[in-house]
Formats: sequence, structure tokens, C-alpha cells
Amino acid sequence: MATRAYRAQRRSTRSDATRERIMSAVRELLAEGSFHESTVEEVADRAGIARATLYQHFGSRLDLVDGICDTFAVNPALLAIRETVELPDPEEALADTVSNCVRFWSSEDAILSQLYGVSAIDPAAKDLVDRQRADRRGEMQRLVRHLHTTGRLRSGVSERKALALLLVLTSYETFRELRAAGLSDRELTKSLGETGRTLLLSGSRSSAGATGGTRPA
Amino acid sequence: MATRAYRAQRRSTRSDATRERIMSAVRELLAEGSFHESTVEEVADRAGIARATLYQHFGSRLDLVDGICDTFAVNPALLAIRETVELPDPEEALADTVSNCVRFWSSEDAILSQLYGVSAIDPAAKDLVDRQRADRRGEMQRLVRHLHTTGRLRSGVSERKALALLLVLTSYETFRELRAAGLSDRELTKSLGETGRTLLLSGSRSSAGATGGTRPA
DNA sequence: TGCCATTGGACAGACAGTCTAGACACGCTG
DNA sequence: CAGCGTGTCTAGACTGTCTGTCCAATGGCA
Repeated sequence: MATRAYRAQRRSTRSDATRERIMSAVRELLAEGSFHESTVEEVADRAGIARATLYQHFGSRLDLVDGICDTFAVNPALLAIRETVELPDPEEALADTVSNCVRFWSSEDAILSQLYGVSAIDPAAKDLVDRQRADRRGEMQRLVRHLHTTGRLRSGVSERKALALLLVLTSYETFRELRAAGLSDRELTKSLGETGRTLLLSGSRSSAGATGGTRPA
Repeated sequence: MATRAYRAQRRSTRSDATRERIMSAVRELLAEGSFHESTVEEVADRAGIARATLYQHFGSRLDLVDGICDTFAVNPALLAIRETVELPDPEEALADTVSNCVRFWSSEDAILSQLYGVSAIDPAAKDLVDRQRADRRGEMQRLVRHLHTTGRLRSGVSERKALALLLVLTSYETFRELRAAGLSDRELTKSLGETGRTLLLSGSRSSAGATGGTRPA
């Protein structure tokens, strides 16, 4: 049986191309917001293949969503977060992390809005959302620790509260809400960054005396 | 044909009771998170009626969700917001509005988490979410204007940004995120209120009593 | 030629929504 | 009280759509 093992490799190129066509179709439909009204037949048509072929690549409708979710793992903005949370300068760490979150949400917005939407009923989407939420929580936890150990966490702000706030600031829903309010990605990043700095960081060698000044009481 | 003047009014009590049984069943299933996996038959079974009867009260599966959504219109916390946004004291207006938002989200959390979840694919749910979002936006807009006209909007904060921030602070998603982080409703209200005051309000007689006393730092 | 991805189509099972005939409860009138 | 009219509920049959499975046939590529 091992006699021709190498062949499978070569051959698989064709199969891979088909798989790619399917994924593209799913991405398109997702981006158009019509994936969830589409039948498997329509997905196959869009990909220019037979329904049976689709089922050979993806066991079920949910597997299609699963496939899409896997592609996020290599998103550069997402990968960058792992590093920015531990940048030496806490202020920079905070700002860059926020910035990268916005970058990620923005880059996949069309698709995420659909996936997040159905996470309540679609197991595969729910998996994705839960995993992303857990990942983000882990990163933010690291960021909070970093702020704490470098002594830049504002006095009176517990680590638990700091984490909660960071989660809100960097959540996809907040991104959506602000974008819906008409803010551009740039404004959004700036606004979220400032808010975080204002509420979380102590001292204020930075902008506007944002924090300290406001609460003399 | 007109021989009898019939009183549908009297009769309707029975019909109303049936309708109520159906709604209860839907609420239960929604709260258990299993509505979206349930067939119409199962909903009917849960309500203890025939499937045909259900279809007489609600034309389709979506109408069931619609029915639930209508019940939110009379939620006391939601109604209260209309008044709190214009309380004479801006500080109080802000705090009470935030508080009422939390109260509303909290009172219907089990069901909203499901409805918001499927809003991307369920037209009825989407309608609800869109309507709620529009309503909230309207109220927050009024609140911002109020803060502005009374001169309490912090300098450097445009009305547009103030609105965006308020929308984030009072959004269901933020509520969910903070609750998931382990905050109680009380902590949540306090935290959101403080954040709003810190970021939006100028001056700072900061009502040490009402809410402010909580931050001795 | 032989492998393998692909294809078209048949098929079973599940479910939404429609329809009909009949059972039942209740209000009205005599 | 008796009985008719009316609206509600019920049981079940039926259609159409969609998912997921299976298989025999096709076609490209080494």
C-alpha cells in the first residue's frame, strides 16, 4: 500500500483547488449576508461544482463554517496581538493591542458579522466565537498583568475590573457599535486607545491629563 | 346570516389563554436555549395544544419570535428610560439611564441572548434588535443633547463621540461581556455609570454621595 | 490502463406550512 | 331548559423543500 504514497500528494492539488473554490463561494455568500438563506445546492452552484462533490470535501453544512473559521487562525493582526500585549512600554502595549484588535475586526467584518450572528444556534460558529473570546481574554489577561507588574495600572482599578474593561473595549460588538455610529477605523482606534489609557493607566505623562484631572474629588 | 349578534369578546378569553400558553412555551424554550432546535410540533407539545392550533394563532415560526418581541415594549425598565434621560440633573440623568439599561438587559437576559444571537439570520429577531438599537440610539441622542444644553458635556468631547460612547456603555453586548467577567448587576451599573461620568461629564462636583462615594481610591 | 476526483441523479428522513372534517365549548334565543 | 350558531381546538393527511447518503458513470492525469 505504501508503494505509491507519493502520488497522493501530487494528485491532491486538483482536489485542493476544488476545496478552495468551495471556500471562496462560502466566503462570498457570507460576505453578502446570504449564506444562511442559501441551500447547499446554491453554495455548490456558486462554486461551480456538483453538490455531491461539496459533500465529499465537507461532511456537512456546518463543516463549511468550520472551514472558514480555521482561516482566521493565520490572520496577521490576530497574531500580532500576542506580541503587542507584552511590549516593554505599557502605554504602547495598550495602544498597539487595541489597534490590532480593530485591525482584525475590520479585516473580517463582513464575515464575522454573520458568524457572530448565528453563534447562538450554529455549533460551529459558536465554537469559533467561544474560542476567539477565550483567546482574547487570555491576551487581555496578560496585558493587565503586564500593566500591573510595571506599576502602570491606575490605583483603585482592580485587575478584575481592568480586565472587564479591556474586554469591552476590544470586543467585536463594541467595534460594530462604534462603526455603526459612523467612526472610521482610525477614529475608532484612537478613541478606544484613549479611553483605555484614561481609565486604566496611572500617572499621566500623556495626553490631556485625561484621567487625573477629571476626578479631583 | 345576520340572525345572531355574536359576542366574540366573551369567547376570546379562551383563545387568549391558548395564545398565552403558546407564548409561555416559546419563552421557556428560548430561555432554555433550545428554541432554535425545536420543531413547531415540539413547541405545540410544550404548550399542550395541537400544531394546527398554534398555526391558527401564529402564522409561522417567525411570528412566534415576533410575539415575544412585542412583549418587551411594556418592560418597565425600558419605559423608565424615556423619562430618566431628561431628568433635570444631568448627572442623575446619566446614572439613572445607565441603571435602567442594565435593569432591562438583566430582566430579559435569558431570552435576549438567544434573540440577539440569531438576529443575523432570523428576520423577526433582526427586526427586534434593529428596533431596540434605533430606540436606544434615539434616547441616548436625547441624553447627549441634554448634557450638552446644560453645559455638562466635557470639553473636547463632541456630541457624536459622546453618543458613540453612550451606545457602547449601554449596549447589550457590553452588558453581556461584563456579566461574563463576573460583575454583578450592581457592580456593573456602578462601573458603567462611573465610566460614563468620567469620560463625558465636565466639571466635577461629582456627587460624592449618590455614586461617587464609592471611589476612595 | 488504472486511479481518483467529480458528476448526476435517486433516495430516505425531517420539517414547515396548508387544508379539511369533525369534536367541543360556549353564548344566544325561544 | 333546549337547541342552534359560532368560534376554537384537534387529528391527520398532504405538498414542497432541504439535508445528507449512496452509487454508477464520466473524465482527466500519470
